[in-house]
Formats: sequence, structure tokens, C-alpha cells
Amino acid sequence: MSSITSVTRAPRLSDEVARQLTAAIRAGEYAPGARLPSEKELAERFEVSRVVVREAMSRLKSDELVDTRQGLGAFVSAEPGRGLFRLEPDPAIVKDLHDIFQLRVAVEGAAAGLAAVRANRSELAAMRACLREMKISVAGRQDDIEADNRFHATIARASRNPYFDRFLTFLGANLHGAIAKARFNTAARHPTSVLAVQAEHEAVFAAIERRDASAAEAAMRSHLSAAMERLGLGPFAGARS
Amino acid sequence: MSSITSVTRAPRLSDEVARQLTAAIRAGEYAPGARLPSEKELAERFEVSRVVVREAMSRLKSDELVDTRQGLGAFVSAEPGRGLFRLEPDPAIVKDLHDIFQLRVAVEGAAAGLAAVRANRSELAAMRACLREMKISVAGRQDDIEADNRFHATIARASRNPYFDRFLTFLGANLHGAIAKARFNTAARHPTSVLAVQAEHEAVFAAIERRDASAAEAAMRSHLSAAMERLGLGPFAGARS
DNA sequence: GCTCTCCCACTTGTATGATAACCGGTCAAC
DNA sequence: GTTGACCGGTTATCATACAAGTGGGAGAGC
Repeated sequence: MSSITSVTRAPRLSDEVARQLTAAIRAGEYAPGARLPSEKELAERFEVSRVVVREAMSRLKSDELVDTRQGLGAFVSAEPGRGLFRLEPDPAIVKDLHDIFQLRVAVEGAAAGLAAVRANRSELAAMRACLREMKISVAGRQDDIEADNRFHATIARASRNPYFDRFLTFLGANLHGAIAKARFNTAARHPTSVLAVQAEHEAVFAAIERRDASAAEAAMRSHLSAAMERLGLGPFAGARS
Repeated sequence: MSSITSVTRAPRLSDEVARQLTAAIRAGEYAPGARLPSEKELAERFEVSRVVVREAMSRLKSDELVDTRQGLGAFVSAEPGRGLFRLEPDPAIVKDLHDIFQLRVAVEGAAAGLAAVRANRSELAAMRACLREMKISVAGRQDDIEADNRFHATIARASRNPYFDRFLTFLGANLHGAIAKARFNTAARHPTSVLAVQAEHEAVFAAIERRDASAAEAAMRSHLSAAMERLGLGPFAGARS
């Protein structure tokens, strides 16, 4: 085993200043509406130049944490961090992964319910096409992740609620890396699960096709809950009793 | 009617540069992984100083749209805007309001289901206290928005999933202003709804207290769906059939 | 004493020029 | 062929200056 490791690069000063200011505001050190110290004073306090402070402030402004007015100063927003929902990059902790996935189960379940009511003919056809593709892969004992993702994305789109769509895309992008890793780790232990997955997908689609919102939601939740277990994340605790 | 209106303040240059760069990246003008023009070149192109460009870049970095490396340049992220979910401030359009509220119904319903399984004694007590407070207000034909919000927040917390909690707080903050406005507009038309609201809240709590996840979820959805209708947003289309 | 105006100190916004740190490539030296 | 010094280009940081906006206080005018 070699002790060689990638070196830790010195973090940018503006990153660090932004981090500390964000933390201070979130901790309530500066109440909403309160005025922050001037850029000059912050620069002295952090022992950096004003440019660095300004770049940090620029990020806080973009996060709607503060609002600045020329000649007056910088003020903490009335509702800090209101227009923004952030997820830590690459949630490595299993607990976090479980919780985020749980959120996805809830939202995508509801999306499937809506899709059952609202999906049009072309969207149903798209889902059917994905199922066909996956079935071919299943015959070869393989999974087709690409068609899988497309199937789920089509359902999200068919909910006809762009916020469901966007939020699921967002969650998907954040879970993607972690899922791939978990899939790799547990692949050997569940060699036959591709058949189960295919059956679950078909159950979801069948419910959507017959316009049964309640069944579609239940089927999607059941599918995703099973997926959670396959990934070693434990079950969706609050599922239908 | 006076023609006096608030003056339009000249936007900050860094805001404008950040806006244009963001748009360009989102439009795919710079593909993921591609290198952006150097700060010097961007400064010349936008006819601003390098400071302005750097402040704009600082925001793009914070949004995880680009990644910079000293000596190399700025590169578009592999998955632009991955760690970030944004909502437009003050969604005025009823359609958007409906869609966002629908998302909330789905998530908060699931949260109630989880709370039924996981809520501890102190959380149940907190919910009970909120109900009592609201009941007092109901007797005086008034609603107690503060206790109402606290009731919902307690359920979110009792889901024991911080992501549900945070996301609902986030949605709540974004809906708050619009809800207040809608409430004001429709208050006169629904003078007796406070009684209905109280009954709905009690149904939610009763289900949570007897640990019935399915009933808690249904009750919460029914409550929020009714709330949507009271606000003139139309029903939650994909509700349990 | 009251009011109005002007001025000043302070703050943020922008520009400029300089230096340090860093990167990839070139090319001579060995 | 490998090494290592060097170079041009890029980001990171700094110092300084000036423009523009704000609020308050000094002081004139009444």
C-alpha cells in the first residue's frame, strides 16, 4: 500500500470568507434585516483585500442571503436563503442517501399518480418503448440504465407539472453518482433482480395506462422502495401500511 | 391615480454579466467541460473591468455552473446546476402557484405518513398544543396563522427526515407571500372555513397519534387539497381516486 | 427656535495596474 | 530519453483610486 495521496489544494480565500459569512448568518449572528459590517471592516477582520470580500458577498447576494445598496451597506435578507434549495455534493453518508432517496420516493410516487391522470398518447408510447428496450436487455441478463432513466423521466414529464419534473431531475442528478457506486457494490449479491425490476416497471406502466392514479402511485412507491433495498439503503419506512 | 412609481435603479454590472453567462451556459453555448474565454477576454467583450467579471464568475462557481483552476481557466461543470434547486421569486402566475402547491401536497403528505411512524411524545405534545391554540382562535371566528404554521412545521420535523423538513420550509417560504395575498382576496368568500380547517387539522393529528401512516398521509393531502381550493388554486388533480 | 441647504464622512460600485501562484508546453543540456 | 530551466498565458490576490449613492450634521437664513 502506498502512502501517496492527492495533495490538498489551498482553498480560495473568497470561498472561505463566503463560508464563514454564510454560517454566521444562518446561525442568526446577524438577524434578518440587520446590517453587516462594511466591506472595509470585513476585509480587515478576515485579513484579506476588499476584492475577496466583494467576491464572497457576490455569492451571498446570488444566494439571496444578503442584499446590498450602494451608499448604505449590506443587509441580511428578510428570509435568508428563501429562493434556494441546496444539496451537499456527493452525499456519502448512507443516512443522507436514504433520506434523499425517501424524498424522491414521495415525489416520484405522486408524479406517477399525476401521470396516470394526465399522460397523453405520445407519452404512453414513449414509456412503452422504454419498457420494450429494457425487456430486451433483461433477456440478456443485463440492465439498461439509460432506458430506465428515460422511463422515469417520461413519467415525470407526463405529470405535466414542471416543478415535479425539475425537482426529480435535480434529485436524480444528485443521487446518480451514489446510486452507481451502490449498484456496483451490491451487484454481485442480487444477480436476478433485473427480472423483479422489469416486473415493477410494468406494474407502474399498467396502472398509468388504465388511468388508475392511486395504483400508479402505489406501484411507483413500491418499485422505488424495492430499489432502495436493493441498493442497501433500507426500506421506505413510511410506506402504505 | 398618481403616475408616481418607484424608479428603476441601474442594475449592477456584475448582475448583468452573471445573468448573460448563466444564460449562455444553460443554452448550451458552452458545452459541459468546455473552457470559457479568459477573464481578460470576457472583460473586453462585456466592456467592463476584470473585477466585474470575477464577481460574476464567483456567483457561477457558487451555483456550480463553472469550475475554475488557477493557471488553466474556467470550465463549465459536468452537470451544470446540479447541486441547486431554484424557484423564481414571488410566483405570481396562478398556474405556477398551483404546481408548486401541488408539490408541497405530495411532500407534506408523505411527511405526515412518516411522522405517524416516527413522532415521539414531545412532538405529539407540540402538535396537540398547536391544535389547542387554534381551537381558541376558532372560537373567536379567527384563524391563528402562526400556530397553523407551527403545526405543519412540527409534523415536518417529526418525519425525522431533515430533507423533508428543509424542503417544506423552503417551499413554505416561497409560497408564504402568495398565500397571504390569496387568503386576503378570498377571505370574504369563505367566512366559515375556519371550522373546516380545524376539523382537517384534527383528522391529521388523530391519524398520526394512532400511528396510522396511510390515514395520516391521506388526511394531510385532503387538508392541503382543500386549502388549495380555498385559495382559489383548484384541486389537487392526482389525489387518491 | 425652526427650517432649509450644503457639505462631509461613509459605503458600495467600478476601474486600473501590479504581483504571486499556477499550468502547459518548448527546448536546450546532459 | 529524461531532466530541468524558462516562457507565455491564466487565475488569485492585493493596493489604490475614483464614481455614485446615502444619511446626518453644521451652519446659514429666517
